[in-house]
This record gives sequence, C-alpha cells and structure tokens, in this order.
Amino acid sequence: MRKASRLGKRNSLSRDQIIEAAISILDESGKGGLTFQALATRLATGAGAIYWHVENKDDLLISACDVVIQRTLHSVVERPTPEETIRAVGLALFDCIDTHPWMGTVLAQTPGKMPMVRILELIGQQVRVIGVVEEWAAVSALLSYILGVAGQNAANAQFARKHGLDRSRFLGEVADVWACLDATAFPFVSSISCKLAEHDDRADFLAGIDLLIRAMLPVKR
Amino acid sequence: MRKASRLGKRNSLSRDQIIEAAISILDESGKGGLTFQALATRLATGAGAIYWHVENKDDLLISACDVVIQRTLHSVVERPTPEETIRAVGLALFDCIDTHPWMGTVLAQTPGKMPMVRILELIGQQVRVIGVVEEWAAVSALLSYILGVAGQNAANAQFARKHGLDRSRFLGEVADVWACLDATAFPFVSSISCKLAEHDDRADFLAGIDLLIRAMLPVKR
DNA sequence: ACATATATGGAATGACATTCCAACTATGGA
DNA sequence: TCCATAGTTGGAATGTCATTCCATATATGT
Repeated sequence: MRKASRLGKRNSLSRDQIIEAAISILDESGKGGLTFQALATRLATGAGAIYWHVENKDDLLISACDVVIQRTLHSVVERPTPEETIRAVGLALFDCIDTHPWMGTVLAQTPGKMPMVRILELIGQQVRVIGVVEEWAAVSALLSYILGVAGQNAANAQFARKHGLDRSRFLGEVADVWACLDATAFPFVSSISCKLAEHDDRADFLAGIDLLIRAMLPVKR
Repeated sequence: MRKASRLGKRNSLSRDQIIEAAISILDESGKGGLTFQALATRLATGAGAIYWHVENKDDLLISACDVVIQRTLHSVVERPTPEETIRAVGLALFDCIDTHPWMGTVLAQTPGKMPMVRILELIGQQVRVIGVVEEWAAVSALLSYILGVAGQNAANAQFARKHGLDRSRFLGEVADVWACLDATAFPFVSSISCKLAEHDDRADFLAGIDLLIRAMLPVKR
C-alpha cells in the first residue's frame, strides 16, 4: 500500500471495492474464509494488486469492521432518554455481530482502533447526558461488557461453523458436557446445564446492559 | 494424540511437561511465540512427538490456560461476604491475565471450555449465595464483563508487544490518535484522550465489578 | 512521444500447523 | 530368553497462508 489513487481507473481496483468484497467473503465464510487468494479470485486480480490498496490483513479486517460498524451505529435513532439510547445502541451492536460474527473477533482484538472508538463515542455521549459521576467507570464498564459479549458470540459462531453445527446444536453439546461434570465440584454449572440450550442470548445481553445502567443511575430506585 | 501413556518413561515426554513448557514459552514470547517448532526445540524433541500427547494447538492452548486458571482460582480464599469473594475472584483473574496476557486471548476464544467453566462456577456459586433473583442474568453479565476486560487487556498487550512498546507508551500513542480526532464528531473520545494515559486499568475493572454487584443486590441502598 | 509515478497480477518466499513414516523401546507372553 | 506388538519418538514431507518481489502495463504532464 502506497498512497492515494491518482490514475484514472477504467477497469481498476479501489480500496472500497476491496473492502466490500472482503465483507462479502467474511459474511459468507467467516474469518477463516478471508484469504488474499480468495479475495484476489473474487476481484479477478492477484494478491499483489490488493496490497497496493491495503496495508495488510489487519488493516483490511479493521476497515471492513469499521464500515459495518458505521452503518450499524448510523442506523440507531436517538431515543427519548439516554438510557434507552444506550439500550438501542447495544441491541444494534448485538444484532450486527450476530449477523456478522467475524466482527466480534475483530472488535475484541483491535483496541483503540476506529470501530471501537465509534462505539465508545456513542456510549460516552449518552452516559455524559445522564450525568453519571463516575463517568469513565460507567463508560468503560459498558464498553467492556459489550465487547465481552461480542467476543463470546463470535467465538461461539466460529466454533460452531468449524464443526459444522448450528447454534442450538452447539449449545446442546456444551450443555451435555456440562451435565457430565461432577456435581460436587461444579454444583452451579451442572445445575444450569439444562437451561443452557433454551436461554436467549439477546435477552441476557440486554439484561446485562440494564444492570449496568441501573447501577450508574442516581441512587433513587 | 492417541491414548494415555503406558510405557515406562526413562527420558520421555509427558503431556504435563509439554504443557508446562508451553506456558513458559507463552509467558516469555506471547501467543505468537508458541510454535510447535519452538516447543519441540525447548523439549529437545520433534514436532511429531508432541502430537502424540496433544491433539492440536487449540488443545494445547486450552490446557495451558486451564492449568493457570486452576492455580489462580485455587489461590483465592473465601471472603466474609459473597460480594467480596466475587471481587477477589475478579481481581485474581485480572492480575493473572495481566501477567499472562495470552490467557485473555485464549479465554475469549474458547466458549464453554474448562477454563471458562471454572470461572463461571466460582462466580455462579457466589451469586447463588447472594440469592439474586435474576441469577443467570447476573452471572452471565459478570462473566461477559470479566471476559471482555480480559480480551481487551490481552489485545493491548499483544499489540504493544508486536510493536515493541510498553503499556504506557502504547496508551500514549492511542491517546495521541484520539486527541487528533475531530472534536465535533468525537466530543467524548477527544475529551478523555488526555486522561487515557494516566488511568488505572485495574481500578476501572474493579469499578465495573462493583457496578454489577451493586445492581444485583436487593433494592435497598 | 518520453520519462515517471501508478497499478497490476502472478510467481517466489518463509512461517506455520499438521500429517507421515521410518525407526526405537517397553512389555508380556511363548 | 527372545519375539511380536503396541506405545513413542524425531524429523522430514505437505499444504495453506500472508507477505514480498518483480516484470509488465498504463496514465500523466511535459
């Protein structure tokens, strides 16, 4: 990757094209499916040409993630209260990562980069509107929680894909393993193993957001 | 990897030896430093021999992580109240991952496996003692939060190592980038960029735990 | 038209994880 | 005691990638 394009581009490659193609491949085949070879094939070019527009694979992944994050966050409309807006942002992100699991992995591994900054900004603004005293503690807790859930979901999806299972079959397998644990050493885990398969990730996620929001609101209720 | 050892082992390899060697390498050189070649060299054997005792690299990473997690959690002594025990578990994990950043990556990528199950169990037990109504919501929020912070710290450390920076220099660089953002589009992030370098990850982590604990306690206070 | 900066595409290169395989070595019967 | 067998080893293939190289194109402005 050198500098910006200058040449007229009859039939040429552009950074945006490359990123869009990368997003398609990632959505279709997961993070493991994105190789420079696959990308070059889809774009009918060679791997070398791609490196003219993109620094390396991390650059590509972060940019792809950023494009989708921008679209996602842009689609969230402001709600009457900052609490509700935070919930809406959280849900939008949850659904986004549910649709594009590779994003969870990328987000969880690229600290301080743009995609995460956008999330931080949006949440930070809302927390600031609420006027929480321990502002940074609240914002960073929300962010870590969201990224944690994102990472978990991404890992689940990646594992499930690798072993050719769908989500519920995957959870079923986990539940089976948990159920076989020694109930003396693992009383809690074995007691919840049966509920694992039927739980609702999305509802759990929202419950966590609500816990955090409740704790950061002024001491009433 | 086939079955358990049976042969007398004068000068032989054992799974435990391999895992300990892997932990050393991971601690010294990070996740990127653990290759079967490096491991074979350190153990004065060949890569093939290692595969007799270990299924694949994931197996090795998970086992290494599990060994350290067991030691860590084992070292946490029960406190007078479940809340304090949860804090102690959290801090022990935080410090553990601070010392062994590779564990953050592994934990964040191996859903439902033993290392995470141990954490889940310990937290679940304490939350159960508290008697929270929305038990699962509370436990899963705590777990996701802890794994989220773990993942962030791991990513920071990994990035810093790759670029040969120490933690504070790394945060400094991030702060510089944030400070250059358009303050109109990113009012929150640019306003906190100056505080980034001097903040205390560990205190922030604990503050998040406290937020979650406070929110799950009965409605008093 | 020429010199130059931009771009391309495909062929190296170098790291790895993983698999293979040709020895080696206990162990438990004959 | 000695062999057949199953457990182990070490190192050499294999195959897949990211990344780099390089020999060609193709605009641009002079």
